[in-house]
Amino acid sequence: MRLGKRASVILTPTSPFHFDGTMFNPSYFPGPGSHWEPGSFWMGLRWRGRPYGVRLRSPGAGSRTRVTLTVYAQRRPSRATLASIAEEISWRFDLNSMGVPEFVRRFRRDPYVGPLIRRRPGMRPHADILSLYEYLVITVLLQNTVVRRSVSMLRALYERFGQRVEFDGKTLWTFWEPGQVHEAPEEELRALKVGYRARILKRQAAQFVSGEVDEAALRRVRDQDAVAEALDGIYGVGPQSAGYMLMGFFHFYRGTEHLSPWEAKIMGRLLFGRATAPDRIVRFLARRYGEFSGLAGSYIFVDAFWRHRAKPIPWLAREIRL
DNA sequence: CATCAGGGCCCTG
DNA sequence: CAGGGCCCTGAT
Repeated sequence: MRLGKRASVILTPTSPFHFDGTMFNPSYFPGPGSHWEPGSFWMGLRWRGRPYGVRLRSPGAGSRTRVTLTVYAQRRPSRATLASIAEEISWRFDLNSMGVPEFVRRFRRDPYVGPLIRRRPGMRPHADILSLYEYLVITVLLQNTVVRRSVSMLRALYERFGQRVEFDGKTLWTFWEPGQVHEAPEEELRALKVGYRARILKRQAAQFVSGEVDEAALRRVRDQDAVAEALDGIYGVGPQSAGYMLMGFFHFYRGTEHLSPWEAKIMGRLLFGRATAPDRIVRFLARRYGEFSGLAGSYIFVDAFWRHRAKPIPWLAREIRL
């Protein structure tokens, strides 16, 4: 589908805001849903049942707290549509965050995260600009497999259920609605080589279709424990996936008690120079950063991947299994 | 060729 | 609360 018409609006994130640090997370696997280049970001967006193309741009040095949002569609987006997408993008990228600026102020001189904050002041961790349902699908595809296979499962699902959009010289995919997966027979999902996850995807889709999981309602709950409990009620969601969603989608900065072994290995090495038990790292972060422990962990983790991207870190490369 | 573990979670005992 | 099982893939 070709999306040739467009409309733009300026977004104003809370300051400080780091464009590239927010638009691109080098610790995530690259998907065909979005594309980043320094200063620019493109993504396919399924919004209120329709496919759109979205481009975000940093106006350049000197105006780091402003972002130009351009929405592409088949017909020129109305003012109301543009406004609703602008609001949605602001949520998903956490542009209106008050916590991140406070974290930056409080820990700019911290020996551990201070240098990372100064490298990317105002970076927002987030769920790669997906809706709750979409991010949930990603977490399922991550479970109990290697990255390469997660990527191929996602691609297969896009091609079966998603929508390909062309805009601004890019070709990207948008997700599908939970209803589409809900209606598809499980065998059809299995044919896409998602394995036992077919059952999980089906049951989750049903929970969204029935309204048992209500994204809008959950967003209004600004209590981390309450949201965590609700997420735990989604079939196929355990502490790991819930942790990702609490931080990346709901923007709770406190972090959870759960840290997976592979992440702990990396964090331990970064913090203490050697692999360390998950609970020790969790305690360390909690004591030092309190309500911002999750945010601190995210800065530490992502910064290492940025450095790795610039100049490969051999021990880190070994931990990233493709 | 066979075996195994992988960026979890559910279910059972 | 511990541990087996799960789809499939590529590494050994």
